[in-house]
Amino acid sequence: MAGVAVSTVSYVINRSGQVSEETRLRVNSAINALRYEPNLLARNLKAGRAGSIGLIAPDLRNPYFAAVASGVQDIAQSRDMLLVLCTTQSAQHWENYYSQVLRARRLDGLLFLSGSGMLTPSLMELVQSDSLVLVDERLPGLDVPSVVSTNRRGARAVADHVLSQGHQRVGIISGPPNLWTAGQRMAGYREALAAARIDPDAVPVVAGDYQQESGYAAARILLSGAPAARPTALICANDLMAIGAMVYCREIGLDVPRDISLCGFDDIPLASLVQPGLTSVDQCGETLGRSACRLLLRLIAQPSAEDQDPIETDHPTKLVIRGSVVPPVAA
Amino acid sequence: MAGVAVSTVSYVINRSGQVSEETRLRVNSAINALRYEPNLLARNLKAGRAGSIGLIAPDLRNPYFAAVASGVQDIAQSRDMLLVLCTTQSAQHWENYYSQVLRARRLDGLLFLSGSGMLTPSLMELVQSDSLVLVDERLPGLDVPSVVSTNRRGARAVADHVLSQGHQRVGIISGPPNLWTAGQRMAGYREALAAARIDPDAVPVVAGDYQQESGYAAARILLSGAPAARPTALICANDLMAIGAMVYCREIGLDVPRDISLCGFDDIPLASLVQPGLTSVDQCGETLGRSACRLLLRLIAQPSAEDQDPIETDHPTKLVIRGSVVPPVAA
DNA sequence: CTTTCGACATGAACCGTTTCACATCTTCGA
DNA sequence: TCGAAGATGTGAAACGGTTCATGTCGAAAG
Repeated sequence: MAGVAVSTVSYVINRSGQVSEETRLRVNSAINALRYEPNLLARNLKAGRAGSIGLIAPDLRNPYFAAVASGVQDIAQSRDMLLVLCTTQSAQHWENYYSQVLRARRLDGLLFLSGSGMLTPSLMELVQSDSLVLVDERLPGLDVPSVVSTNRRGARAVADHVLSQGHQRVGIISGPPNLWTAGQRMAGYREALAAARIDPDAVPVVAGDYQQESGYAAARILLSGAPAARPTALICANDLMAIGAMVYCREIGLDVPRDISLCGFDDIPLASLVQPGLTSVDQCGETLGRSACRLLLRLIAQPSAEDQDPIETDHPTKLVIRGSVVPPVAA
Repeated sequence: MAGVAVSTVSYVINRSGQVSEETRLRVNSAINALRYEPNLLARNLKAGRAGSIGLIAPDLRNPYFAAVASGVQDIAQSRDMLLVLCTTQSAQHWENYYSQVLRARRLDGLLFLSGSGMLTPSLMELVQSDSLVLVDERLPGLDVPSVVSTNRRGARAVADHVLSQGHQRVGIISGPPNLWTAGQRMAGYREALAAARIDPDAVPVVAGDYQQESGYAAARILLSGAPAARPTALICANDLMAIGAMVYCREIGLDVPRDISLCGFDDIPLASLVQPGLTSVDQCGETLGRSACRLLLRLIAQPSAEDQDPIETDHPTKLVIRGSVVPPVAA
């Protein structure tokens, strides 16, 4: 050292306490000479906070999740928070693992994008104690802070649009049944069908897992009937599956949109780049991520209870019309 | 507690030391009763390691970076390492900020994907001391561990392919000049041009920034000449820019590939989904990420010096031929 | 009956900070 | 001349673990 107690150094670094100008200078020059850097690990141990938040999400490759993550990181960055990224491949096993690890590491908060739609045991414990925000997921009984987009309304809008073109025979590729978003979107579709005087229960539905391949497979099933009985439009619960379906349609010689209309959900960047552009619902993952991160940081700042800020916020969705939906040819 | 010293508890948890079966049981049941969880912050402070590594990358929205990140996370996950994600928007300011923060936090290692092509001061300090692995970037003088793909060879291959179709007038949309990858790709293009007896210096080149918009803008410049003098093929240094160029070509009424051929680099998922499929070079970001992470963990395990493992590894690239490149119509 | 040894358990030091409470030294007013 | 009040600096106790060096005890060995 340079002739001074460690506590003094601490005061110099933190600009707190009263330190004379002279010693301050002395300490600072010593710091420079020694290329000293405070050990944040120790600082955090003392402070009892980690200075970082965790993001648990199924998979970065999905552009929607990437968008959310990007929004989260934006806010975290501006608040000097580090972002720990955990991917689960939608496996409960990993969801559980990470919620445990992140708790043990005493992260300040957790953002959770569920891939499985279930709360794992470890997550369950987080619900009460720590700061946890669910993104695009809402639990039936529990009162967990969450940020979601208006999935049902968006689904209703896009389905309305498809039906308004005159399609009578439609097929639905839905999401994983136990995911909240999938349920909401399905509800929106059914609303639209009912409004168009089509019996929702008579419409063929195949569930996918939000991945492109499952869209491909689901399309195969939905289009396996006789051409006359085939749907003239496929309503897909997300863009990736819609694109998978599009690939399948092309493979069997169907022209999109002439022979079959297609719509998606999420409005990932890809949606505007495929040919024809995919009609979709924009839920702006980035905004969602930002908003979720802001909520989380607010919860961290004032540990729960008496804040009257809404604990669940809804984000608007927007119908984005492109070329993939047109009136059916045989109309 | 349940009648035993804290050191004993520590031994129980870590299975080290010699603890009788009886006390072990007693301690364990107390642990369960109290829902005790060791504080990893403290553990890490003592151990002097953080149990996490950092990934500094320009932007998650770019599917190539997302792929790399995904590969990194795969390996980290399997090694019980947490991944701290930092995005820089290619700004030196943030690159510098994060390399400093991550050092102060005593992260175990750092993976760096440069967006600016320069080593910032803080990163410079990391070069010597800590464990740092560069991904798809190589510094001229310095001997920094790095994992790269064979950019030059890949570029050569795709350019060879374009030229072999008979294109005489080509234009190049290159990457940011001070990025290593951009330089390598450019070198590959020039090799191919020379081999096809075209003077590389006579070929129009516009530099973009690897983003889609810049591809759009670059295409506008390259295609601004008289139709007869216009390039019949655009060689783009990455897929995003190629797609931007494709959008521009369509806007001015050019048909891809009939009127103009286009090729990219990276082979992001999008490349196979646009219409026509984009001819590209697969460098498998995920594999790269995995490999980089593995190298980093190896460096962390045995702190440098006498390991004869190669410190720079090259990953092969693969030409992926799709429909976007065909012979010029006027050939 | 003493010594030796191994099996268990423990106290205390340490990791690198922050922060409270106190010690020291001026300086100033009464 | 003395005491009080600032102004500065410091020692030590945390934070929550790990781990070394001991200590204690019973049993086997001499």
